[in-house]
Amino acid sequence: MNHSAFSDTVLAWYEQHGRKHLPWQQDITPYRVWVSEIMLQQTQVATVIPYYERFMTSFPDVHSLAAASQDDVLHHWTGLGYYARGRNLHKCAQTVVNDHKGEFPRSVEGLAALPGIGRSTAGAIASISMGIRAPILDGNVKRVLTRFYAVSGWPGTKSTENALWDIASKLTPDHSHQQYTQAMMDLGATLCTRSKPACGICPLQPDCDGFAEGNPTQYPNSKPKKEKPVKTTVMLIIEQTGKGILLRQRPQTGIWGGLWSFPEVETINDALPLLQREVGHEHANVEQLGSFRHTFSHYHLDITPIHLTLNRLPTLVQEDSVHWYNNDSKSAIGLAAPVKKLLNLITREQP
DNA sequence: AATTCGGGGAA
DNA sequence: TTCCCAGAATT
Repeated sequence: MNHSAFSDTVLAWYEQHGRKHLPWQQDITPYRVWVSEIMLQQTQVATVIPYYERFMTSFPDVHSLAAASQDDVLHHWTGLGYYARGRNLHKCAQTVVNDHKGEFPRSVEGLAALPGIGRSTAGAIASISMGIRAPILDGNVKRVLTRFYAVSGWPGTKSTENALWDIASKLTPDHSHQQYTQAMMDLGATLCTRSKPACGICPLQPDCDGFAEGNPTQYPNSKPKKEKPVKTTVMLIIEQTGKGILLRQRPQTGIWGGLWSFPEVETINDALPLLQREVGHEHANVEQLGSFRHTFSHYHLDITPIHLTLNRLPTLVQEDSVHWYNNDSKSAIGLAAPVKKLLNLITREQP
């Protein structure tokens, strides 16, 4: 099967069976496609849709996004994960407005120079919203190509990734750029799935090396697995009656960068002196909540929450750079998923 | 080249 | 439980 036969087959399949009604496939503009591609990085379509709708309602164009506060942007990102995407998205919007007159660069190189946009995302934006011939190499394309050509080696390694980029570049047709990019992602997402691929109805099956070998799901070769370390933390949910729950903003770099969270100590023992100092008088209460595990991509975090109810300002924090969270002021700030979960738990149990 | 960034859905 | 998803930035 030569290259044009490959793309013709994929394009014909897409015309008949592809998805064409996703939110970001309507009213296609560089801005709308860009936001969708960033949200869809390492995140499934079904998860993204409600976030995308809310985001586009609040920030309908690059100017409104550039003018927003980082807290407001991260508020819309709360629960979506990989918060550097949200920070870079905001930064990128400001760059486009300030340095590019509000228009996205019309080249893969120009796009990839912007914060948060790499080679694959640049290719997707260029091909889908600008009609430029550009390959992409996302999880879907990696799956389709490694199976079709029986490419061994974990795609996380440089040599395998280079080989896949080479294949993807050669297969990209010199016409129908928008449709081809969407078609490859759709084929990977709906037929050539991670487990139980629908080879029986796949248009590429007659020429697929992975299928011919008899075990297509061995591709792409899986990442060598490594034990995830377990870390622990104690989150102090400090509530002052009538005021709210104390949050502090995390540093811009590292886990949950720029989001608001509880003060933490390493162990219960570390908390004891604090607890005695803060609650060693009347009208105070302390309650240890059940521990639970939150898992990141590279480690487990066992969280032990302690709910402290105080009737005066805690001495451990300076009044500046703290945020008092309460149900009335529906704070428009970014929160990590377990923090949001704990806040909902606490604020709901006392109406 | 390897690590760091989340969270949820699927199996 | 484990795996991994429309990856990019950092080290």
